[in-house]
Amino acid sequence: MDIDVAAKALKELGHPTRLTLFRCLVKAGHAGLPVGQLQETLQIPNSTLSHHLSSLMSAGLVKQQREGRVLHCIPQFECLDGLVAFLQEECCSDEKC
Amino acid sequence: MDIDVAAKALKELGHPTRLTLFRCLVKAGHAGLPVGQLQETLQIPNSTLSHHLSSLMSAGLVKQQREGRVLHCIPQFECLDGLVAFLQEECCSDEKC
DNA sequence: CTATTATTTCGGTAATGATCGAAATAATAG
DNA sequence: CTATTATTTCGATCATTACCGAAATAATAG
Repeated sequence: MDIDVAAKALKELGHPTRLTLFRCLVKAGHAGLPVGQLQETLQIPNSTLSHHLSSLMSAGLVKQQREGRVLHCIPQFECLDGLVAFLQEECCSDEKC
Repeated sequence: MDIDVAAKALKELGHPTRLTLFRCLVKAGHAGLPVGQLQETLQIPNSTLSHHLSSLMSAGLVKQQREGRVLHCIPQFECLDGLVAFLQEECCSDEKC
């Protein structure tokens, strides 16, 4: 993973609401969650939620898939894995790890 | 690691300059690097560098230790480890991991 | 003490981000 | 088609962050 790509993902995860949001999706598994359900859980205005979702999508951490009237938000595990791998490489260049 | 603490660390790492900076420190190992050497490497004004270092310190990712005229910046591996663990827990709540 | 080196704080501007209500779009049911 | 539900875009405001030159502080050598 490129350092700028990693920085972008870290930045977007680096907001309490978005991190909570992303965690909800990850906990939900590969099916993800509809936007509406996220809104119920997080209790924030839809416009704000939509804004945060866009941020996560711009970093490739989330994708959306429409099924009828419902739009599912799906966490991108490969992206998260890549990020963790990036951070671990940083860490493990040192003798300690 | 608390979600707000994690978000804070992610946020501060989520800037290309700061991520590069932190990576330099991690690669340097437990002794870290003096501010002056970081400045030479990164080629940015000292005031800007100082600003970014403060950010990293505010998240507990870096600490400073003075030795005479030189101030060493030391990466906090425990903090990085905690962050990685946090992200992995998120990931591994799913059957895939 | 003075000079030198190392690093930070100050002060300001420009850019980006967060927030949310209201209006707009998308999809389907009837 | 109209009504309903789901979600996004618009528009505007407020807060935060990024940046950097210049002045200030810290530490030591001579």
